[in-house]
Amino acid sequence: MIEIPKAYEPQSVEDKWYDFWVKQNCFTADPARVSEKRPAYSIVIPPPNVTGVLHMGHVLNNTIQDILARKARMDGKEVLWLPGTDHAGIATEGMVAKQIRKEEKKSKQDIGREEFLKRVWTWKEKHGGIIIAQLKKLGCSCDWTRERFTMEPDYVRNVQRVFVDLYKKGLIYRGKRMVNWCPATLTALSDEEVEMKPQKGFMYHFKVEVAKSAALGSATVPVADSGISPISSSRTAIPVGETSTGAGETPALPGPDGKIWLTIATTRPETIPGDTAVAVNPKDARYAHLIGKHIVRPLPAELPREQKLIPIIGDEHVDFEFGTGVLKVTPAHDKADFDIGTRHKLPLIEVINADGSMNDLAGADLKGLDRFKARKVAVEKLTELGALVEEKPYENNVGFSQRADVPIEPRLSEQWFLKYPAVEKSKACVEQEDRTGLGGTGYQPVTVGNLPTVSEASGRLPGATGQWPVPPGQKMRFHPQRWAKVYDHWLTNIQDWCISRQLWWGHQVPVWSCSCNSSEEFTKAKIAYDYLLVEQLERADLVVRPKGALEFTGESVSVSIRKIKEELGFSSFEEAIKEHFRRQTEGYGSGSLQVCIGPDSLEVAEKLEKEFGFTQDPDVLDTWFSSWLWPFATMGWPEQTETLKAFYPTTDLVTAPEIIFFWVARMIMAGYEYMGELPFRDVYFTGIVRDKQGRKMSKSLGNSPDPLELIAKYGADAIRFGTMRSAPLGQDVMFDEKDVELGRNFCNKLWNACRFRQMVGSDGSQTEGEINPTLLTSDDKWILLRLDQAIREVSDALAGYNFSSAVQTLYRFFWSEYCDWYVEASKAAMGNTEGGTRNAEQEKLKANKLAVMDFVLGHTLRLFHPFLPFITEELWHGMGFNRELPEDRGGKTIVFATWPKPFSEEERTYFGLDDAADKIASAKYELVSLGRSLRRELKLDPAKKLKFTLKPAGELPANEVEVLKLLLNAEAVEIVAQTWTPAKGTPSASNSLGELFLPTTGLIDFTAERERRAKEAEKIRAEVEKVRQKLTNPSFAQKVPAAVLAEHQQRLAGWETKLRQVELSLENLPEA
RNA sequence: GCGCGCUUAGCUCAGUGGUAGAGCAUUACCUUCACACGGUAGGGGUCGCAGGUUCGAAACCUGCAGCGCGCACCA
Repeated sequence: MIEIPKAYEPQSVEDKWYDFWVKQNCFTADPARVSEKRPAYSIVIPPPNVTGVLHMGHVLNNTIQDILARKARMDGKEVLWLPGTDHAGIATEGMVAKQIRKEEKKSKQDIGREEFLKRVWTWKEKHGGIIIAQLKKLGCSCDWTRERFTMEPDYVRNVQRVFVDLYKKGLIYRGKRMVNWCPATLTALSDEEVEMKPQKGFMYHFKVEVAKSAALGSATVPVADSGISPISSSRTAIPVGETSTGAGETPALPGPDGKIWLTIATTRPETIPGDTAVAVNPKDARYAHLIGKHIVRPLPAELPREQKLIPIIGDEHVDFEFGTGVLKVTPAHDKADFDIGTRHKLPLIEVINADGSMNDLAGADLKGLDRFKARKVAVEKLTELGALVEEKPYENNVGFSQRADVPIEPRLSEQWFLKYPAVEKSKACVEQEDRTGLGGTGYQPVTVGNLPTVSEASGRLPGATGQWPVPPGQKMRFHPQRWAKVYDHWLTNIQDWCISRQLWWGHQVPVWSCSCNSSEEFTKAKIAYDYLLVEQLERADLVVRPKGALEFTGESVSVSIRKIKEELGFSSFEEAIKEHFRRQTEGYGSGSLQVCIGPDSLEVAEKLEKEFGFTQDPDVLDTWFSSWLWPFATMGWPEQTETLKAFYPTTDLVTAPEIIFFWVARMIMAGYEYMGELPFRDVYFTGIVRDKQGRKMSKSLGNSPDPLELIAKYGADAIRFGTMRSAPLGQDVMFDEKDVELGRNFCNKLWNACRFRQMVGSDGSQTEGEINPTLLTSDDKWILLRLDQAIREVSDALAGYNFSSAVQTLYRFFWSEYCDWYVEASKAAMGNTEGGTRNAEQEKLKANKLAVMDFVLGHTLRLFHPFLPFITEELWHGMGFNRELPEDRGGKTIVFATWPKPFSEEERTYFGLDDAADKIASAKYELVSLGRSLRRELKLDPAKKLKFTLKPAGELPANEVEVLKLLLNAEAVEIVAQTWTPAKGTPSASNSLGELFLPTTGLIDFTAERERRAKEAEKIRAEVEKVRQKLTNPSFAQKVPAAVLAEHQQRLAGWETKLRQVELSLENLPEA
């Protein structure tokens, strides 16, 4: 550190040290080094989108992980922070498709699957490194030698392996279901990817005519008699007025025209052509008698009346208080309606295409229109027909595609579903809040208070990596714990996971099948089946599943017949036998072979494609279907690698609560299913980063600052510090650029404090000299005690994942305690003495003080390192604190310097860190503040150096007086004897150290002084009154603990003394 | 509708039974040889509201209100 710039310049420092760390393999984890003495600590990064860019959420999240990882290194652990990226199916595919559309005016279909995927890989090569480079800028200490990607070959094989396994276990199945369809990206989505948003729209009421029974043609759909349970049927017989609900006073009866009209409420009139029934609640007295009759569906208008007769059915699902109590049922376009349709075996009429446009069945008026345009037209049409009764503004919740931000279209389609594995275990393993405090399991939740103290923490935490398997009853903990409840709730109501996506970029479903549309194909399939049955004997990752007609070719005739009978509900075997033979001979068309093939049997797939005309399922898997394997799939699984053995299960997971279902819960299930163990022990959920108005940061709002710009402007340490400081435990983060500015200022303060140390000790010989306890002043002891306190607080805060609290302690300690008081006070021993030369004793005191400074700064840099990695490394070397340390303990880099420990009892005794010294220094600083206030309030010329007089309460060494003089910016502090009395009206202030006078003959504004003291007296009187009132309360003295009573009495005495002094000085004040 | 969280100084937040705090912002002053990305001093709060428990409540209990977030098939 030769030329020390006046201000810290992060730009010149950060890249230099990052390169150094990487070149020196500081972040590379070595499983061979893990031992009893050097436990493993691991985190897997929540993989960011490979083509994404860093945003404030990443900054928050990764700074926390880096703090944990760096702290663990300093604790002497072998640390693996495993980085990587996620292929992000929909997002990446969307970006590439958009680019192609823009640049070549082509769709992805135009260029074809193979070519498209090539383009995605090119895109990935180009943009994939961006976010990784950005994480490096932030200072993240990831093990880059282990960087992983969810689409790399090994990972792909793992995804396939898991798919085959779950398929084999019967947990993965293909089914025709109502799914959340995104008309923009043309794919199905899982329930988790749908976001409910309140939407302003209209509720339309339209009337339909109930057809007379005679009008019923044979073409109409019969009402399934299973639709109404006997109970509800009997309920319909209850006379009006006796229904317990009291709803529906009057049954709907024919009007003057002899017709019965029903009014139906809907928000989606465009789906009317898809209605196949209207439903009423069988308990609803208004309508129950109409069940079994039909209504005339108004749309499509051009259809003849008899083709638009749909039944009125009774279904408990209908809420008769909502709308009109009559529900139109569109089984093909609504989840609830689909269920009703299933219950009543209603036909399905699809009227909307995959892209959200209306098809031919929607009728001539709507055909080809977009669904929203169609809504308007449908309303116009209803109006024209005289069917529209009412149209009123209405707000309801509409599901939106999280990615494309367009309303979801519930749509019937064939998809792959997963029944989640290990649900019960996953549910049980997370510690739930114990409100009773009884702890039924016998397990004591480990809170911050129960964690080992700092000195113990250099060893292993209970249950940390290296102590697996976890003893029974020990659980995973969420921080803040309330998320455990959210997690539990989701698992309790868990639905099968729709894992297929109609995309190209991703893990293609490893299932092959053949078509059987002709007898030749059918025969071929039968041959293929025989071949596969043989292959299956030898291969663990090959599963053949015959469907339809082929299902029975491999079974005995009797099994087949029994199955058919069951499936089709035949009452006798006779019909089943007929069906069996029909299928055997002409069953093709309904048959197929589903073959699920793992990574080790791909040659079978090849053969199937070539020789039997099989094709692979075109769908890809949900991105989360690869992410949920992340903790172990990144460590070499399924091999029992050294990495996996040493670092799995991981120690901490840091992630956003938004992906608790998407990712965390699923990783836990996968962990149990494939590793037989939890994937991590503690999960820390960050807050959501919001702008200062409390709005979520988003691209569309443009309220998200670019972290890279902030880093360029303020430095990486600054953004880390600022973010951590404003991120309270478990709350959202209100981000303000001011926070980063504050971080920069802090770094600058740290820089300059070190610079000061360099300047006062420029002879360079005293670096980390031994501290001589006999030469320690009260200031020295005071700062050592404050440091000790800071170490405890920061260590505890980190153990409890309370990052903002840790940072606040550091801020207070360094800025207020070290810089404002200790450094200022130390100047008394540093500066040029007015007499010119310094004697030998002064030199000794100064040298000792420099040793104390080095001790404190050395500890401070280490305390700060996890938060401010760059500046601490720069100063660590610049100050030479690394010089005498072993290579692997801070000699080479602060990364491996040991985490500071609080003083032991022996050290306290050795340095003489007792209460007395602490109290003297504290009182001294307090008196300084009082003295400064005095001169300020007396409105004295600030430029003028003043003489103070001090009447000490006890013995006061000369060096303490020197400090007082300096801090008071006084010309002199004269010490006077107890017998000394000030001139009448001398302004004064006092505390336990003594009485401080400001003899200011002729200078003083007595009116101001009188005012000041009167005000002070009033304040004190109020305090006295407050305490006195408490003490005079008879029950107070009786019931309060002795210590509290004594404390109050002492307090009262203190205030009373103070009051007397002030009153006296007020009396002494001469008239103005 | 159910669940969760929040409400303390202008702002962001600490504070889980015993004297209401921090940082920022603000006001005044200071360019004193580490730092103006700085220093010194000051002003500023019926702790959302109403009850209750207690000698004592910002904190514990009950209710209410406002804000935010999840979950839920209400057309």
